[in-house]
Amino acid sequence: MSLEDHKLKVFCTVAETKSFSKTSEIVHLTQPAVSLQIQALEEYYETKLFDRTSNTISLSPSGEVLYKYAKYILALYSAAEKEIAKITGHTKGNVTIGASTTIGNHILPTVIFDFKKMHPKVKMNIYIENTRKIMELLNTGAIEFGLVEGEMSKYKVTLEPIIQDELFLIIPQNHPWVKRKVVSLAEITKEPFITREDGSGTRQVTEKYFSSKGLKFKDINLAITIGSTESIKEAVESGMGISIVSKWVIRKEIKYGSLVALSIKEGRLNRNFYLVMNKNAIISHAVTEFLTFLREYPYDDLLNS
Amino acid sequence: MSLEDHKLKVFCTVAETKSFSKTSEIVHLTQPAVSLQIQALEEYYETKLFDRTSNTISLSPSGEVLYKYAKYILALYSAAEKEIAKITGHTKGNVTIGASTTIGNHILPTVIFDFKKMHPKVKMNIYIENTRKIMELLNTGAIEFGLVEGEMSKYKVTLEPIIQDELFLIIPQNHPWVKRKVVSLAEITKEPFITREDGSGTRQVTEKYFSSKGLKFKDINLAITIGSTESIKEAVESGMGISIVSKWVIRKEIKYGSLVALSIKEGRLNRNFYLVMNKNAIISHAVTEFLTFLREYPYDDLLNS
DNA sequence: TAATAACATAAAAATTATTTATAAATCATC
DNA sequence: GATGATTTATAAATAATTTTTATGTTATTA
Repeated sequence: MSLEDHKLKVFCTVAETKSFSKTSEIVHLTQPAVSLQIQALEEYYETKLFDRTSNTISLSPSGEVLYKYAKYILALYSAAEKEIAKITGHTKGNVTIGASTTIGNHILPTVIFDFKKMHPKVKMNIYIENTRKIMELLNTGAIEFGLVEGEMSKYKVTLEPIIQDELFLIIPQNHPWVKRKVVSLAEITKEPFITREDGSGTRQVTEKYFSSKGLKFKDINLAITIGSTESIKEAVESGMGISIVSKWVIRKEIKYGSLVALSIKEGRLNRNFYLVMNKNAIISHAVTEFLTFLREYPYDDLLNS
Repeated sequence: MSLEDHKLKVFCTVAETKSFSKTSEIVHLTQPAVSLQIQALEEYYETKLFDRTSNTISLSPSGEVLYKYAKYILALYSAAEKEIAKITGHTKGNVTIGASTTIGNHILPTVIFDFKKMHPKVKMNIYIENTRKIMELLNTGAIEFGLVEGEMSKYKVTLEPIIQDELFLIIPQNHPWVKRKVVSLAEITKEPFITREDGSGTRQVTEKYFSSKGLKFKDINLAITIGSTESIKEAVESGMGISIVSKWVIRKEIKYGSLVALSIKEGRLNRNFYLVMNKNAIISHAVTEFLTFLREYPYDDLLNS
């Protein structure tokens, strides 16, 4: 049960998604319920708020006016909640996150577990998808913010580096290099190399690194392309080749020794994970608290635990 | 069915009246309903909004915060409605007026009749009370604005002269002065004089006029004091004495000749009727429209009709 | 023209708000 | 301090609203 004006929330979502049915998914109602909410508003103001004549829905002049005020009103509800929560110390509500694979599978579970210890009443919802899908979810309003690998500069969102990452070369425990700490790119090119599919954030950053060192991706001895990092780890473990993956996905394997991580002589392979949000987003108190928690989280401890 | 957030409206009214039961009257709910609304808010924010320990209710710190935002939010609902109504041309809603006797009985009926012709969907509610009672109703929020005779400067309200009034001496149709246009104060003191009770706006302004002309009220030949202007007219008509009343209350009697109105030689007896409103009031579109109508109304036509 | 996708409508079900009736608490007064 | 008056709280019943399920309509696409 939320306090904010439900009708206005539904109205804004329709205005933003330009779709009654998409809205119904986002606000967790059925499509007829959305229709009725909008109809109730239209009846109250005695004016159509949307033009539904053509295929795409658009705001009427009155709708534009209402949208302007509705956003403002909803922002005030949120601000009131935030200010009261600051006084009482109670945090509750929903946090709906979209995270790309690595973050969603390897970082968020522990972070959320720790956050819930502090704020047990906050309900967390996590979508794990690839970066492009996350950006779409953000665009429609299905998630409140995203945690992604790449810098998706083409979307009109705010972008904030939030977690540091480093990629390492991984080899199986019976590989001749296991006693070494560092290998050169020249050596790597001779080994069978396993990589993620084109479009993967990990692959993108790896290619970029190679080319910055004067190496083309086709110079690599490409053994296999696999669509999942988990499978890559298994493939490397079973001796099918070597690969380059995020330090976050191999924590367990390094600990138990089934994989060995090596640095590359030519330099570190760093990248950031990013927090992405819609520029005009209304941020609830629960989300604000979670973002603060995310920004201050001791990721190094998590990595070494 | 209003759109604005009902819970916030109730909450604000409680905050302003400092009473659940008074609020229940103003918002047209029963007292338990008000209790439940406030409880729902308190449950949602997980904090008390009012201290009810002592006899007088007061806002808690969280309550203060919510009140600040609630007023803001309600003002925005109202502004949205106003802006949309400007586009669509539909005016509706409620207008709750408090008017003092003369205005309520002799001016408002026709004005409201004319207003309803333009805006048939607006519901008008009129309380007719003496000026002091009107100010109290305004203070508790029971009415949205008042139309009163006196200048109630001790209340923290906005004051705007809105209708001009003039008081005249009235005599019965068989009185020796019927052919005259003007009589002097000296002559008046010799006739039996009928007056309203102490506290009446008409009596106040008459006393003030007399004393400004160097005449004390006790110099007058006071025949009777009557609590209603209607009764005064009847008393004058039946020859019990003369009186001084507003031009607004004797329109019919002048027209049919049962009373004759004379000027006073020493000078006109003018006064204003005032529009009074709470300084922090949130004004709905319907009220805005009605006030504009009031300000632009051709009162002289009404008077001579 | 049939199939699909999106929104609208109607009746039933679920949820929420409100009232009636009553209890508990707080003051003021004797 | 008891007593009565006033104010707020609670509980069960009722009323009103919201939401869903089921179905219909319309526009678009293949």
